[in-house]
Amino acid sequence: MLSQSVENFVKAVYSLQKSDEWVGTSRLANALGQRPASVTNMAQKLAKSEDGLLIYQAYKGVKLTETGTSVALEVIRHHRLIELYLSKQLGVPWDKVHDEAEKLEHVISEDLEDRMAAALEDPTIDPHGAPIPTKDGHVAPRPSVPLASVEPGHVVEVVEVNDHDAQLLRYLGELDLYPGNRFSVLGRESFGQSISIERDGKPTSLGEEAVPHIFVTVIGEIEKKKDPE
Amino acid sequence: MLSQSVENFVKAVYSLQKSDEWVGTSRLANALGQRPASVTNMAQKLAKSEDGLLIYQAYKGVKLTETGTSVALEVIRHHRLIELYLSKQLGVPWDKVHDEAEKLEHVISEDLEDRMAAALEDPTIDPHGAPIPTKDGHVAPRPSVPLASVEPGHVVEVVEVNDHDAQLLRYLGELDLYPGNRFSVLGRESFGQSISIERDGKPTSLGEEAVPHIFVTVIGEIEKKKDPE
DNA sequence: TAAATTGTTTAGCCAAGACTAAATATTGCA
DNA sequence: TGCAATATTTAGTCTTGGCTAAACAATTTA
Repeated sequence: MLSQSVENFVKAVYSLQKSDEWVGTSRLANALGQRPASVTNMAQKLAKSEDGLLIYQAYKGVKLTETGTSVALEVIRHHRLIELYLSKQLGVPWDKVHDEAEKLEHVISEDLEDRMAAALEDPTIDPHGAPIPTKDGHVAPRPSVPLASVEPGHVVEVVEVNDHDAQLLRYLGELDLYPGNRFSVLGRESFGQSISIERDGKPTSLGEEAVPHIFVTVIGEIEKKKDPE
Repeated sequence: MLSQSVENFVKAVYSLQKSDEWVGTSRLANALGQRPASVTNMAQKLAKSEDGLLIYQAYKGVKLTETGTSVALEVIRHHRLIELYLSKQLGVPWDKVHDEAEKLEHVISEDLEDRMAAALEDPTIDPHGAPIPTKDGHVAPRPSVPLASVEPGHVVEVVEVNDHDAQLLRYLGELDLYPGNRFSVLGRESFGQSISIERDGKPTSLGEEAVPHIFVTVIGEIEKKKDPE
């Protein structure tokens, strides 16, 4: 049985390891809220273990093996299923589900996982728009681009938002910017990353704190319907 | 934040502490699946701590304070709510809910507890017939007697069964001996604690493993309905 | 290309929570 | 009442998983 620390470690490696680069100890330490020395320790321990979850090279960092990857995906599946279950079946607000899932993901049985998935009819995305890995470790890729990269004048649909920051989620919730919803990108503010948008007829300025955590697909150009002056 | 070890410790003390006697380290060790020395350690640590969960006297044992009692009741409320939730909302069989709840009870938030309770419409007993403590720490007493103490010739109703032994629960499930169900006590077997019973017209011998874990109320005398020979 | 900066590892420490073995207290019984 | 049996505590050890401070490697920059 893997400890919660190990599960969290592997999960962190997975989510930092875009492509198949090495993941450095500092980035991991940052993601885990720990000190780099602690990460080095754990990395060395896991690399030496028979579990074969990852490989470690001094001063390079860490890379998941096949085994490690599927462990990570299992934990992430737990996490996202739990988030969705809490949200849909128990009405937990979307800014709270992450923290709750963070604890529950390590203690539910496979059987319980299956039952939750069945109750939700084998869902594929979680409340923040992130894909739920399948039991056999497949992740459906969801095309999206950072909101910051969208040129003004386009209508976009929210694909996914970062689930880590509860305050951000409450803010987005107030603006009704849930995955699946659409809004128009009107323009960039003069300074910083802020963007002015229009959702449901209401124009707003989207704070620069929020922009980097929103991923969208471009639906099309803005159409000027009425007000043809 | 109390650790899981501490929560389990306090819970164990609570459930062994009928009346207000001291609870000895051996009994605790036995209940916790640990060695007596480990229990002494923990008892001394907790007694010295500022949390004030319990008092400890060398060679006597341990006794919960008010605070300790309400912590225990909180954990037990979690446990039993979770058991019932899993059973009713997710169809987890009653011999599995205990182990699952044992892990979940330490990680759910108060908010989640409230939501589960609401979804179940503020239930008062769990799948094994045990009372669910209220949020303010009240336990509705449920009058019952050990099945072993019932004289043959009576109809009884199952009030509560011990939830610790999954095998026992499967056995009782096969016999349909769920809390709320009734059966007749026909007689005692010549040796051991076995009892012959009749449930739903079907006579059975109830193994001596099972008898001490069943608690009932006496409903009345057996009436010979048909077969008046 | 050498020095300064930055990032990583090593070494040693700590707390929690379990264990065993040995010492000590309590209890039960002759 | 005193000794044997039983229960409890003490003392010391181990593992896990974190930390800090100091040493060391790699990278950046003058």
